[in-house]
Amino acid sequence: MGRAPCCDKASVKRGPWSPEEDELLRSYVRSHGTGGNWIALPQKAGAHGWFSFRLVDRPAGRPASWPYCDYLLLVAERLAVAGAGLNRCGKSCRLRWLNYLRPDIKHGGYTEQEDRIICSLYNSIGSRWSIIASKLPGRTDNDVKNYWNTKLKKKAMAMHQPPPPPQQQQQHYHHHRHGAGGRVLLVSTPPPQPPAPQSQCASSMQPSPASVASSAVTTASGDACSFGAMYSPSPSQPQSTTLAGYTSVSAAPPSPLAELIYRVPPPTAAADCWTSGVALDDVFLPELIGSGGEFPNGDLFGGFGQLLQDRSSMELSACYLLPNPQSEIWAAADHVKPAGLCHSLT
DNA sequence: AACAGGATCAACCGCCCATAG
DNA sequence: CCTATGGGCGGTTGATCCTGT
Repeated sequence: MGRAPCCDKASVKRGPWSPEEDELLRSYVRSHGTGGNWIALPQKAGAHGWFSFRLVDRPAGRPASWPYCDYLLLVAERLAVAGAGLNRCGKSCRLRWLNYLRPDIKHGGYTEQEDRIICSLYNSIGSRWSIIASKLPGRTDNDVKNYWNTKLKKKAMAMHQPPPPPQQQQQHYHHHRHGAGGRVLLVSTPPPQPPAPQSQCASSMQPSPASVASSAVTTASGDACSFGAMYSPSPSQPQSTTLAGYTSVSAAPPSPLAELIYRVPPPTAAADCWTSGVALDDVFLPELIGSGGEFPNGDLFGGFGQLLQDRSSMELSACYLLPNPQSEIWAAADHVKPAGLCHSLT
């Protein structure tokens, strides 16, 4: 008698993953890690709801070197209903993450050197794809396997050097896995560890985690990219910014839940304190920062949260981390939130 | 343009192994 | 030691895309 299946295959979704499912999984893994339990992950992912943001536009004529965006039009779209989770088998989630969603993955474009490594290892250890893939940074076992079966095998045979039958492994291999990629984030409270990869920027930031999320951003020019997230409430903020205005806010599904235009004015001397009990799932826009990005000197992210337990009270926020001195400019908006919640940190 | 066959690759299946209780 | 459980892995499938006729 075989072992029981890991999930009820009749009730979970199968087949190709939708962008929304990808986003849910990516967000959850980046913020919480896998928790060492893929089977339970689908129920956890999306349990608090996740949202995507699209940076729709920025002011025309604004130079790319401008330290922060004057206006942000953020469109918040609901990716999952709170508590619904991911209706996927845990193994399917693991496979999807490891083979497709991991940020350090390379697809296609195999080099001659990689071809040689694959052929050499196949000749020596056979179809132990996980071991072979571990020698090729950014490659997955599934990808290497497919590449061998569809291309490289023929290539090798065409060279009249058919690989000998695979032989069993004669030695021990140490399979090193890289943690989920991403970035180093800043949080005010230590979270249960997620993978803390190298940051692309802001080297002084602390590893984060707890409320790290990720999403996808599409600029007006059509560029699409992914971004991680952070939650960085801090009790000390000597400066303050305010939201200048917004348009068409709706707290009820269906998406878009809200479309906000932020105007982020220069910091003022007014101080403000973050109100306790605010739950935020903030999102970074890493592709827009660092050298080559529109915001070369820091981090920019937006967030969409809920106040306390009142699910009807929604909030949007955006933040840009200034380069020198290390500081943050925050802008937040909530059609029910008391004025003054917006702030900046230094 | 329509079709057939091949190529590609994401996803699934099922087994094995490690580990906790 | 035994059993249950979950992670890892290699083999396979099938939907989609590509290319040639």
